Amino acid sequence: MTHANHDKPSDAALDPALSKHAITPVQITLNAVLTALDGEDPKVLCTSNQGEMALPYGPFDPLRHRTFEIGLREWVTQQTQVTLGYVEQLYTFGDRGREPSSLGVAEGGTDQQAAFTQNHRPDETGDHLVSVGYLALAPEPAKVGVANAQWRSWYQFFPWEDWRNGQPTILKDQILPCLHIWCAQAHTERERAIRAQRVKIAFGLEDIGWEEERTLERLEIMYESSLVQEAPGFKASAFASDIEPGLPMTADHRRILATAIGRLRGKLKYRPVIFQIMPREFTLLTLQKTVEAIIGFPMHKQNFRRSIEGADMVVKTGTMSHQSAGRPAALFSFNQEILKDRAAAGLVIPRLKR
Amino acid sequence: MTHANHDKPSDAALDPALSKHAITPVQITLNAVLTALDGEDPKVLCTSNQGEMALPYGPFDPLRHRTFEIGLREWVTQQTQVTLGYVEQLYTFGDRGREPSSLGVAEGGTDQQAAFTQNHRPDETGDHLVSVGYLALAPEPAKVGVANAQWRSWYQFFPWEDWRNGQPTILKDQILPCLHIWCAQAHTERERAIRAQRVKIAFGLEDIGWEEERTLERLEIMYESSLVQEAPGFKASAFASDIEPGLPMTADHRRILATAIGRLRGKLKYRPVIFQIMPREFTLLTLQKTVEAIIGFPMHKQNFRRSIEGADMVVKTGTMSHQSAGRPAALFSFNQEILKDRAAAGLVIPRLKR
DNA sequence: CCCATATATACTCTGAGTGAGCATAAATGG
DNA sequence: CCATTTATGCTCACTCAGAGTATATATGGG
Repeated sequence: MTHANHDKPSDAALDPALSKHAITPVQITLNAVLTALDGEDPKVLCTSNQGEMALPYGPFDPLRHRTFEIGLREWVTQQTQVTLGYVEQLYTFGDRGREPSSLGVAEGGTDQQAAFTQNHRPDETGDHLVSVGYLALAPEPAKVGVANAQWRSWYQFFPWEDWRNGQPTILKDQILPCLHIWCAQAHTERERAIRAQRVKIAFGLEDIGWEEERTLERLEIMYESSLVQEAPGFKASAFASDIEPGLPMTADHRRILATAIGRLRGKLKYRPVIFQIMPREFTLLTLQKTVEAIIGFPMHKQNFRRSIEGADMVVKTGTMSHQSAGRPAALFSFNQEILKDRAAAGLVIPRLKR
Repeated sequence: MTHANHDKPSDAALDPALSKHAITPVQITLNAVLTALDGEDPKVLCTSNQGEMALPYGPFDPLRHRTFEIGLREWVTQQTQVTLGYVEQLYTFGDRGREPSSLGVAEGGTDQQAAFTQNHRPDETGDHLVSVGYLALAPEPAKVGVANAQWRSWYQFFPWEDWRNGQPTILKDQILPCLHIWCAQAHTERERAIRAQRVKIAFGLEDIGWEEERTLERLEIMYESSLVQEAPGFKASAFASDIEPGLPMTADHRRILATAIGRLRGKLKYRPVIFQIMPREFTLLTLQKTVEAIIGFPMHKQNFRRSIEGADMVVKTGTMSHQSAGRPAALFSFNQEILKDRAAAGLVIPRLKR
């Protein structure tokens, strides 16, 4: 009586397996990727359950919360004593780890490529679980009030995504060689070509450049090739002993984190989200370092300034920062006016070049 | 026994309202926005229940389908005898019509603006219903095998979104005047400013230009100002008698359609999705007309060709089309190679100018 | 056959913006 | 005073988008 399902007349609750309109209730979990910048590292709030890293998550109870977002905010606050600011829905995973990725299918394109999405894992559980992933941004890594919650750098989970000091060695020395083997191991010629193609695009090989947004594609390839611990065949794989493919996470949480990173990296280019992560006042160098922390590679300093100032994204506060060794830097704050006068407002982020 | 929930040990099913980990099962509905191009009109597959338009939708049954997408494909095929091609998840609505929009919050930006998202409707039902929206594309409006299913133009639901023949009169003559009144009606000065701001950006007034992707923002404003029939206060509103704000749809289906249109319009710019809607062979003019049908405004012909050919998005088939009155046009097909050699591949779509 | 009309396609010109780098200014710590 | 460090101003070449002009090749009707 608390929850009546009266949307369709009443053809539910017959034989779930046969009835055309069978309704199997499902339990919904909300997952939060809460990100803040700590110095020069982008961090994500994690909880550790029995030594294994996880994103904070909790059930969605429609009786208590009108919307996902309200529910999410409440239990994140409860569990971690952190209050969420900017929040954005990422993706809904219908069955853990098996749904073709939003980026994979969505961006891949053609029907022919749908084959990419058919590499599902074997059954793992019988849970009827749906998880809705959220990205949340905070202006600083607030102290968490709970013992098993902690802030951890993105790049502990994704060491191959950090190109700020050049190509990550783990990528060049470990991952790519393994991926080449994986390509060669395909049984058919066709499959071999497909794998090589995917690797080439996802990792920006040859003439294609590294695209920072393709985080999920890269993780999925590493998953399929058993290069990450979460993969079913990891322990049995030939690579297991040689490789340190970043910290693993519970269930598909690393996948959700990858989705979040990719989404944020992409969003920088067309919305002023970056200022959701910045403190009220900042120097242009700090801003640049923050952007670099997120996209994972360095930018040209003068051009960065030019594009930020030229687009009127910031306003001088009039004060100066004397934090650094050299000449003092002017302090800026976000120009709110831009939201009013201009529709889109993103950063200019060039392609990474080797 | 068919469905056991054994994810968390078992702290569920106590008092749902009090238990910290209460789990209220929820029923999941999948909604499909299936789009195809018919001549020069973008169409969406609709079903009519009791005279009211609806998107095809059905329950997700985790017992029968491993993933949302598989479930979606199955019942769409069943209900309409149409087989889906390209499919992409749009957004998950936690509580019908109340969730702040993906675009609204996500793209709005600052915390201060969070006020925008707090204009929720009053309670309507007690359903515990979660709906996952999907966008699907088909290369042509296949015949549907079911009586109450039919293809309808997007612009029957969104007449103000079609600028192909200049600014829609309904926008200029009816909607905008009503929105100005709505702005003026705000109770506080602050609220008045916020409303005016939102209208200005969403509808591209003054120096801001019309941005075709902001479909959802526009619909939401019209919803809040009771300009669409689905709005709770529509009948009571002063506008009800004067305005024809497009065809209404069941529940929040028009909102899902708006999300789909906005997503597709945006996606054209960075992925070659347009070719999912095109037949195998086409002339450049057909391609252009298709793009224009989707974005809703005309483009410069020569520049369009230049950008398409210059980006190597198409290949000449060698044959010619003699369909038209004038000089025969070369036939082209999508250049699949582009998926392999280039990472991103979108169209150049300029801002609409008055 | 010629012409008006319609569409296709080639090419030009201009200005804005990006990528790269040089040059100079203003701090700090010895 | 000097080496070092960071901030900031400015130039130059190049690409590309936006707008328009010019030409080519069909059709259908006198």
